[in-house]
Amino acid sequence: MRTLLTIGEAAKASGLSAKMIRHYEQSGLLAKSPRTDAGYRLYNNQQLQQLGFIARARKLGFSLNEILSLLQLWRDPARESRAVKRLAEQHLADINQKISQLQQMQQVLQQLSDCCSDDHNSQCAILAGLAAGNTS
Amino acid sequence: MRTLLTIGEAAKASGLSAKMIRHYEQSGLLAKSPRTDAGYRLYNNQQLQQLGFIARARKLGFSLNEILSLLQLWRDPARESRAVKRLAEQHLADINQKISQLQQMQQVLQQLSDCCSDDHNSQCAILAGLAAGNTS
DNA sequence: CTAAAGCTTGCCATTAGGGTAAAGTCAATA
DNA sequence: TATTGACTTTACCCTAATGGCAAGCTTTAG
Repeated sequence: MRTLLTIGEAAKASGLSAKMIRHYEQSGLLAKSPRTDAGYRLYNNQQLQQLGFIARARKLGFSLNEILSLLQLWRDPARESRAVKRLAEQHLADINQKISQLQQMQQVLQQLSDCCSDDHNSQCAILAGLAAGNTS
Repeated sequence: MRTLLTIGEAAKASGLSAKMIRHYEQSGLLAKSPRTDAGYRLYNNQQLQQLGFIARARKLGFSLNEILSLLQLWRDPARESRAVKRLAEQHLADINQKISQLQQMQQVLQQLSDCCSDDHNSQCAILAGLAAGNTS
């Protein structure tokens, strides 16, 4: 296989979009790519690895800012795994909080929906709940 | 109690911010408020009820677009509760999907974090997982 | 050689707000 | 009454992570 890919090929290989790869470069997550004489970006194996890293971190919900920190730690041979773990646990806490909030919404909404008659009637428990304010 | 409130008072009463009340007006969720001679917006009881409706719908995670539909149904005497229920169930499905995605992230991340040694060592299971690609 | 596909940059849109600034208004107090 | 502080108005810019479009250049396949 070739060792240098264009941005479209790198996108396909990493599962990211070309647009986002450019965006990550401009945001400072990635070093600026070498270019062909015509200005086309080229990606080597090392950069492909970084794209994969970013793609996987995005799938886990890390923000670009968090990924920047993770990449810096990844590149730093003197990193302490403690620092990485702290980042991950903060993110885990965020995720758990979001889950809780969504579950609360889900509960209230499910209750309202269960009381809604699903027919031609104009009476509606959902609208009544939103109007009356016993949704909290 | 007075029947006409300024935007700040209406904000306090509804739990929304004055900024957002103006935003909802501009977005077409709310009819344009009557104004004093000086141009101050004034809110009566009916509009306060609508602000409460919006605030509660936002707490349940409905988007402004969805709330627009809910308000239209609320105002329509010929509405069918079926229509409201369909909206609510679509939103419930969205919520449940988000919860699932977050739970998947949580699971993978928790596993990685559990394998991370939380010390001065430079070896780190989290970074290894992000680099290697067994996070899916 | 030509046409299609791919790349470049730059700009605009999205969601649901937050912030700031300049200028006008209202109410209470000195 | 004059001033001061709190409130309101509009208008503009900012956020996060993408998507889309357009104009123009390059590369590749036929």
